[in-house]
Amino acid sequence: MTETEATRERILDAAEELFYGQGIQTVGMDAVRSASGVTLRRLYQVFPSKGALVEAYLLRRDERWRKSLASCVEKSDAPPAERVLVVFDWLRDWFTEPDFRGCAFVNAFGELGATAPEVAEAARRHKEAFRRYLAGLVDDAGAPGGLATPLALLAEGAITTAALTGSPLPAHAAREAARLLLAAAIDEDGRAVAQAGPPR
Amino acid sequence: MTETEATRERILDAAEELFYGQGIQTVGMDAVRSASGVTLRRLYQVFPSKGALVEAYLLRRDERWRKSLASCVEKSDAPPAERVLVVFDWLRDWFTEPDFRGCAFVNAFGELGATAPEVAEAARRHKEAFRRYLAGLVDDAGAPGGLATPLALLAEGAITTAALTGSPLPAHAAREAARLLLAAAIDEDGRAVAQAGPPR
DNA sequence: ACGGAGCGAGAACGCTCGTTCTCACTCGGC
DNA sequence: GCCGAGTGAGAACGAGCGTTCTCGCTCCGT
Repeated sequence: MTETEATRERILDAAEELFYGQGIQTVGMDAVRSASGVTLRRLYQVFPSKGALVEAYLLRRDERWRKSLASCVEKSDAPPAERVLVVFDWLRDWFTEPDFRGCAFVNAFGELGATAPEVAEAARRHKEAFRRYLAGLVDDAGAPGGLATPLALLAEGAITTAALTGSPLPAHAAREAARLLLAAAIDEDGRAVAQAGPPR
Repeated sequence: MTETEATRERILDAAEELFYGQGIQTVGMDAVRSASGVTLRRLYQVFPSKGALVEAYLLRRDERWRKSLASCVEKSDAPPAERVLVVFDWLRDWFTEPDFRGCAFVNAFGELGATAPEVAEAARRHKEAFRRYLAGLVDDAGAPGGLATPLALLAEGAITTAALTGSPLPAHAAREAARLLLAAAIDEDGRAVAQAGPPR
């Protein structure tokens, strides 16, 4: 049992690096096979089709990504009011990773969202989970819940822009904008912020 | 001369609808051919390769998109201080178009950015042009130039989020956040905003 | 009237992809 | 010791891709 689990991980490791780094359609099953050092038959034994492998790739990446973010925020000793900003610091760190290439889900959606509903659904779920996590932090900070969506938009924009420009600076700009929004919301409390739009 | 120009446009019309709607790799040259009603030989006469067609598609879309935005802002009778916000109204309108599927350049980048440098370059140029346009509006509004980048991030995040969720609401949330940022920047003027990050 | 350049329609080519099959071999239970 | 189930390595298959070629035909200058 742990044997097939190990090969499963090896396959997913290889698939993640290839799919994320080069795009899903660009990478053939044979590339996954040779990168994972597994035989083609075993590959199809564990994942009965490329679609299944793609789904597993996205699922695992979603969990990894969110766990990494959460544990970073948890480890930080920032007061609750500033924990939201730690998210943007974490983004900056992510952006500076050498193989950063934007959001795997946005990329997958652009590539396959129109033809593969499961991919579109996985992307939606990922973004929705992130937004909810952000909403929790906003709530802990005592800020109005309506802030979660604009903060998510800033993060989203930063991810895409960092990918396109190859620079981590968008994380900084997004962080400062987030700080301003939080400050404005807490200062004037419920007033200006009640107009900041419905939860979504 | 105008004859080949007309077929060129017909090809590009078909290519744009297909590439944007389904993704670039998904759409074969044969699909472009039959959608444009042009013979395969003519297609390759006008665009010597699929890569050339993709480049032309992105170039024309960039021009169209920016021209549409600019003419919308120009036509609006909003005072300079609020013209920036018109951008987000225009985004909302775009998001509600029935075949809206996010930013063509972000999608193309996710699909081909890692393997096709021209695509990556086109996406970069498109985003940079948008950011510069926004910077012009920010300047006209008398707001500090450092605002252009966070506003661009909001717009970018709204585009992606609207595509994923299929809802135009992110445009509204981004607009309100932009309004708050502008108000905060103009109120406190150069103070809080000088920290809003370098131009990029 | 005629020769040839250009055209439309689609077959053809070479390649790659996702997936399956072959086949020699290994190895654990009777 | 042996049989059969399962393995590894890779060939094979059918489909689809981007691109080019073939082949009648048309149409224009002389």
